[in-house]
Amino acid sequence: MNLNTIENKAQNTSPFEAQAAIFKAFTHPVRLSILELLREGEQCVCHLSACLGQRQAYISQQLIVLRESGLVHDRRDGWNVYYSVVDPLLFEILDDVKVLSGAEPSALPSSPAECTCPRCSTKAGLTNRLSNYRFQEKRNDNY
Amino acid sequence: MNLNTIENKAQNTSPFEAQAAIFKAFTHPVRLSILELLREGEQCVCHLSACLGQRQAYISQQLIVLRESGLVHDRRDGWNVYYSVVDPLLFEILDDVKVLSGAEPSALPSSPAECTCPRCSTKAGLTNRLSNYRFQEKRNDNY
DNA sequence: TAATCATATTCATGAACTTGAATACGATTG
DNA sequence: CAATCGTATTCAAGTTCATGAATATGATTA
Repeated sequence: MNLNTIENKAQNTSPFEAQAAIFKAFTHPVRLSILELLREGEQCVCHLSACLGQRQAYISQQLIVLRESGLVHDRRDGWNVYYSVVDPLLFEILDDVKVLSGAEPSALPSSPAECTCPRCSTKAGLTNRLSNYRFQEKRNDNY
Repeated sequence: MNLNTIENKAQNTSPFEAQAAIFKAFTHPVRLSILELLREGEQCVCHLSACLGQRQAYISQQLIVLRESGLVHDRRDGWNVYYSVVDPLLFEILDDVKVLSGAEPSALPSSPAECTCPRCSTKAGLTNRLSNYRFQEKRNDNY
């Protein structure tokens, strides 16, 4: 069985190609951190953006990669779009790779203590919303 | 917790970076097919080269990626170098991704019916060795 | 319908990966 | 030691990925 015929290369029909495509979606630290946050269930983009300290556009880019790979799907509810994993089997893969990478189980990246997401923090009212966002923008401009 | 500080980017200290590095080793169809062949135990480079119909140098390149990622290790025995997986947990990851990719279980890439590897095929004597190799070289020159 | 909010997309540049070709290396044999 | 065998490495050109900046889209509200 020749797995690298010209036909297979062109049409992407090899099962290994499909599997490699899935693995590619995992090869980015920000995407992995997004998936970790999705362990707790579906999350809106602004929540992910606030928790990870990354611009919304950047998070959206990474979410597009995850969505096009078929690992997550989105659901709109009013203003917000909520993302969640399609198959929880994904988390077993993350767990296994965590073992292979030698990460101690206690180093599991838990969700941040305080989420500045406008919709998720009921305590912080409208007064904090704009200021929080401007702080995010300012910090990320250093990159 | 900012997972993308400049320090972490430079020093590659984020746990997600380490996990992403492991995933990168999986993002190649030829490397995945090599790992499938390693399910049956350690294999020499010439066996992998013959089974996959790829040049030895090319297989070596992919094996280097797998070795540097820590997924496989090599053992020399005379002329041959045998590769095997470090942790069988790797195969569970492959199995899970196979499910996510929608591959039917019967489509498991079994080892080829006939291996033209000089050392593995006891039937084919020295008479077939050179001719087999020249056929390999010729066919791969088309790429 | 205009303004606002959350999210998505496009674009461009630099970095990283791919992969064939050529060649080097190290163990073995005579 | 010289030849041979299996394996590893280097190199270079082409391709893909990463990611910040700017802007577009689509739902909602006034």
